[in-house]
Amino acid sequence: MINIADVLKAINNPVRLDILRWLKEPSLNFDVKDQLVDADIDGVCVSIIQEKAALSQSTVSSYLTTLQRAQLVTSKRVGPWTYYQRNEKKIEEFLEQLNQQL
Amino acid sequence: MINIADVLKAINNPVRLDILRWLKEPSLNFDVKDQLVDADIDGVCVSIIQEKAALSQSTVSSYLTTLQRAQLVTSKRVGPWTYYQRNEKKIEEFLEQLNQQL
DNA sequence: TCTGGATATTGATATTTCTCGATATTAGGG
DNA sequence: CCCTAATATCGAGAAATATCAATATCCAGA
Repeated sequence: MINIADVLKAINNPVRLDILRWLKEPSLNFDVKDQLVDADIDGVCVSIIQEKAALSQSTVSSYLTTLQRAQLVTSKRVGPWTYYQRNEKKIEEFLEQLNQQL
Repeated sequence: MINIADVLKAINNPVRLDILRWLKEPSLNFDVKDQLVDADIDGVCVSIIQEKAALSQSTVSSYLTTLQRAQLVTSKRVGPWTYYQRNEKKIEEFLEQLNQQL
């Protein structure tokens, strides 16, 4: 179940919205050459997202937590890294709900 | 042209989102029996929306202005009343953009 | 188990949003 | 021209959000 108000709140910030869009094509939008895992399959780690977002580490980390609470992304911890990727199923669900309800 | 960020900001408020949804079926959602014009054709006046929203007159008036700036509603002045109704074309445009871009 | 790198959390301040009451504006009727 | 009703705008305080630096936590390797 997706909560429309929660999602709207999560994407009502230019950087969080950008991150979500960038994650549509990770290897195109991020500088992932130093990342151990395949960004298009496993997601992108926080520090690489931070570099692109050009905000502080703490801000980007908490933005990602916000996106995750809204179920727009999922995270996977591998060693010291946390890889984030889009939750396409939930995003789709949100869009359907919005199309219906708006 | 619709600005996604502007629209997201406008609907990122529970009451403004409600108003927009109520305006999908004005005569069902509002107490329009005392209104001179047909709510389903010409829209709903501020005081009737205010009654339903249960917020102050000034707040509701400015919410409607916000929705109008985001192009989600249009307004029509008839005598002392301002009737607001949904701008279906722009709402549709926004949803299409969001479906594409999100 | 100590260390360093990656991420998360906390605490603080600046900005934005919410919401109100008060006031201004608009329009029609007497 | 006044009066009154409807709406819009203004100014202000409270609440939420944005954003940072500092600190805490987690993890792998020496």
